[in-house]
Amino acid sequence: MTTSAPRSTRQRAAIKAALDAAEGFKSAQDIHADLRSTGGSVGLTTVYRALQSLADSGEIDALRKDDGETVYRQCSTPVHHHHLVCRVCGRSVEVEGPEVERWADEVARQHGFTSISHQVEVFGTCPLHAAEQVPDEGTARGD
Amino acid sequence: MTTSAPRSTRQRAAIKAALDAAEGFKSAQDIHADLRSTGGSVGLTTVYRALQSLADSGEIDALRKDDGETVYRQCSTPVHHHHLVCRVCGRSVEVEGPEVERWADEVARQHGFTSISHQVEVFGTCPLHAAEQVPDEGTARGD
DNA sequence: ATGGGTGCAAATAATTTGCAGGTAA
DNA sequence: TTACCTGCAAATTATTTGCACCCAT
Repeated sequence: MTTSAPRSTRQRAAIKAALDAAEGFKSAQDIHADLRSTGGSVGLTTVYRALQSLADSGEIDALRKDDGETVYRQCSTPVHHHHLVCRVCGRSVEVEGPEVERWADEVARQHGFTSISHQVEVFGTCPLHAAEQVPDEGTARGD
Repeated sequence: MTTSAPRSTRQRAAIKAALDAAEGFKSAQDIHADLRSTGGSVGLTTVYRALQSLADSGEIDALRKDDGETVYRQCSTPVHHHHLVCRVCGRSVEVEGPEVERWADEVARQHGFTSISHQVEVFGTCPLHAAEQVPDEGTARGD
């Protein structure tokens, strides 16, 4: 097993391209719909599998939204960072948080925990959508 | 609407009790199974609804695991805090992180985001299970 | 040629919802 | 009594898997 790299196929390329063109985070379902509308047809299953493998190899970043959907994004920085995501448009900003990393490490160590990992996401409404807040559920249906 | 409080029923009490007795986080399914084994029978639907309303009113804390399951826990502190969760036994420790709150607020403000909220969880292996690490998926099946 | 990649359909799984009947207030 | 609560079953939704077929290597 010499770190076998996945075969390069039309689908895989299309998926990476779609993710690349995306402004913010996209779910597998989003990518799939995106691809269909663009003409190229890729199976949902394939999208899930490709996204998964890309996330595994670290090429893209995955995060689970509050509602349970897993979204992916092509990150510009390969270094560890977190995201500031707009609840309305989904657009995201990559942010660093050295103090957060330090804090997580600290509290974990304090309690004797090892193999630490953390999950940090900040959600909010970006300046472009300050007006159309997200009441709760249902109002934000702009497709 | 005078902040109508939910009616106190046998089921609701049982659910709160089960959650209270729990060491770490429990999913709706867990609570349901727990209740069934204890004799008291409560419908799965009811468990979901009760847990949801309890979380809404802030009486319990909810968090979504990496695998997508939502777990709940009776928190000892009503103030905002985060959790340090053991990947092996699920036991959790409540931790505070003023610097994290500050950081989240800061980066959000810097980018003009409003209505900020954040999701911060730290995972690791507690000292009692440092040996039985979680390889990846499947080894931890201690019921 | 061959084995990994693909995709359809069916299988899972967690959670939600419709609706009839029970019960706390 | 009455509105809210309960719970069963069916519906949803996101994601996974079986399996036959196709293509990059």
